[in-house]
Amino acid sequence: MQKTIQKRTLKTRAKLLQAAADVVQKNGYQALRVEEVVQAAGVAKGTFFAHFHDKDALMEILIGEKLDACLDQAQAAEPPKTVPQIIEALAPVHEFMMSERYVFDLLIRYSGAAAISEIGPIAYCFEKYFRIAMMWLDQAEVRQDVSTDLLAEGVQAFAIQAMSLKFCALHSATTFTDRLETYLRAWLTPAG
Amino acid sequence: MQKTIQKRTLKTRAKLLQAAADVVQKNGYQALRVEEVVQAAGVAKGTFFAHFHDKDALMEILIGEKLDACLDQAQAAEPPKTVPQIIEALAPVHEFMMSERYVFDLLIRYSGAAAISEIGPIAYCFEKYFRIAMMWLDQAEVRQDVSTDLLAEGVQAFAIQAMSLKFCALHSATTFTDRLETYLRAWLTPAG
DNA sequence: TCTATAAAATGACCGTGGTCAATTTCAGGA
DNA sequence: TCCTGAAATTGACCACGGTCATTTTATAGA
Repeated sequence: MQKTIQKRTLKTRAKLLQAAADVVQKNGYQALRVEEVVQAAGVAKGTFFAHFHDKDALMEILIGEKLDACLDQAQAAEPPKTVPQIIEALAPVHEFMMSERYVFDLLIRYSGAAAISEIGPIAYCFEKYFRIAMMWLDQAEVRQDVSTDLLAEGVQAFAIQAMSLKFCALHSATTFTDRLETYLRAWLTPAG
Repeated sequence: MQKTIQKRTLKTRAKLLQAAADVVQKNGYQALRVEEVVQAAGVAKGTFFAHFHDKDALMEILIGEKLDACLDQAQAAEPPKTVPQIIEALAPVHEFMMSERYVFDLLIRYSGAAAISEIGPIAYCFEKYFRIAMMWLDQAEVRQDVSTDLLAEGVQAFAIQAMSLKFCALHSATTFTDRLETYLRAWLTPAG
């Protein structure tokens, strides 16, 4: 029972990822076709599925990478203390999450790990989002009657709700930022 | 410019819907194949797409119908006053929404109307959920510092968050009901 | 009743994601 | 350097959702 991984494996994988990134760059995530990726990478279709379980798995990697970078960017800034500051700090993250309907749907679909042993890149990012929010809330001017964990989960829930409504024609009168601010004020600083 | 609708149109549509319901009854929503539905209905595949824009449109109708019935059931009961009562009253609704991963994903995807002119059955149900929650909260023992609208939106957001986490192996330690209760207590009755 | 025309139904066909038996390539030992 | 078994790659093939030119059927008017 050997399981040597040959060098060309990594090379092929890198070629596929690069080709996929190029394709996305051109037409966005929604329009990506596996056929286009393998042609750009110069490999057969079967090779693609030897490297990624399915198209979604590739998307998870591509989107997860970008989202992770956005989270790093948010984390690098000065920890926000107030609701508007929190929203501003998370702006790049939310912006990317809402950049395409397809991206948002995929993020939601993979936000939870189906099995403990296989936390995908997106589930990892949601954990990271949660941890960052918790860290901030620990030091922010917010209610103290419930745990920071709970507050952070709520921030995530309201952010998703606000993003959902952004894609909805019925509720497009209010902007995403305004809506999220209303939510978070009521959630983080009640009776104020 | 006539647009007479022939009787057989309604008949064919009814046959398709009945066949689809039967197929779902047997294997659930996820496993439904258009081919299977048209065979059961005794029509050609093209006919299916003359009646429904795509497979999702049929699913919207089937799932929307069931969800609407659940909402009616919830509405028929005595208006709940407290958090546990609210959760109990909504139990059949949430149960159906979580009955299949596929159902939950589709509900989320169609929860918002893409265009004002075309509110689908599922977007309609989400509106209905919101209205019912608002009606209850108007008379319930909850915080009064923010509008009932906002409270109802929050209930929806937290319910979705709790349902999401139910499908996630990382957070399966806590049950859906317990988690939602924690959320709603903190949201509806802060500092209590 | 017959005819014209719009509505409805048909099924061969296509695009795209995904599979798998067959083939090629790699790495290590004789 | 050659041989051998495992790893990697290939591309013909399949499944399934969705399209559309063609055919069939219903209905209104002569």
